[in-house]
Amino acid sequence: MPEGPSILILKEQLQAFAGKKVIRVEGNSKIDLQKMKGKKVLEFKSWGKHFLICFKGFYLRIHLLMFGTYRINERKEAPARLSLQFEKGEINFYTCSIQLFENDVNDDYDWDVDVLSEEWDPLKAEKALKKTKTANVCDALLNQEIFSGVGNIIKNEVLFRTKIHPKSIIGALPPKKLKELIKEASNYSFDFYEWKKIFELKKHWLIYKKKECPRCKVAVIKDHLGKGKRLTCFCDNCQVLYS
DNA sequence: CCGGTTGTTCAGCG
DNA sequence: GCGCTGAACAACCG
Repeated sequence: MPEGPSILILKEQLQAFAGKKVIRVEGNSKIDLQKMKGKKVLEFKSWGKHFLICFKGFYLRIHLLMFGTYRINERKEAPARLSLQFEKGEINFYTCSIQLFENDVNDDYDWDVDVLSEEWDPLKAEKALKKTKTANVCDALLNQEIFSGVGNIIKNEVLFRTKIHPKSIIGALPPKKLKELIKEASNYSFDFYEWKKIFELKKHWLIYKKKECPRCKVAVIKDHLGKGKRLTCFCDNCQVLYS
């Protein structure tokens, strides 16, 4: 379910509960659930794929990983990992990772690394990339410390849009191409976000899980590339290999 | 119905 | 102590 844009949508869907008091907490999470009881949600935040629920003096980090789901004002059959209930409604999270931190959330996060943040800093990404010269572009895009929020779908679409072959080496990209890659990582994430909101995400995929290249009609290559061996779809004809 | 997957962490090894 | 790799986790879709 979750790349960064999906988490931004979740945050928006929960705005009705911002500033509201939690009256009941349930769930099979191992954290101290009753810590939230009677406390007011100060705000919901997101950092890439991290969803953050901020309370006075502590915050929860929820990561949906690959299979996590949530329901707002409804429940699934399966037991919730965390259920926060308010006077008017509830939010339920399933099969996700939940951690509690007693820190100031602003001390823990660099918001300018999040490609969907208003504080997103492309120059910072450029500096970080220059330190990982030998990395494959397909790995670099999934590096959450550089492109927080970018997931596997965004990776594939960004590489196709910028006509960069996934096996390209970061250090071999011409400066202009590197800047383009960085810009598109954020730009496509916002497109993803808009399309996801109107349930048109798949309709706009150009390369991910496609059979042929929309540009040259050659068969799309599918391979499990990079450190995480993640599904990578690309056009060998249109995407240039810089190595 | 089996295989694959919008992700991350951690153990184990060299 | 490091970097790398593969396993583990888990639920839904096609």
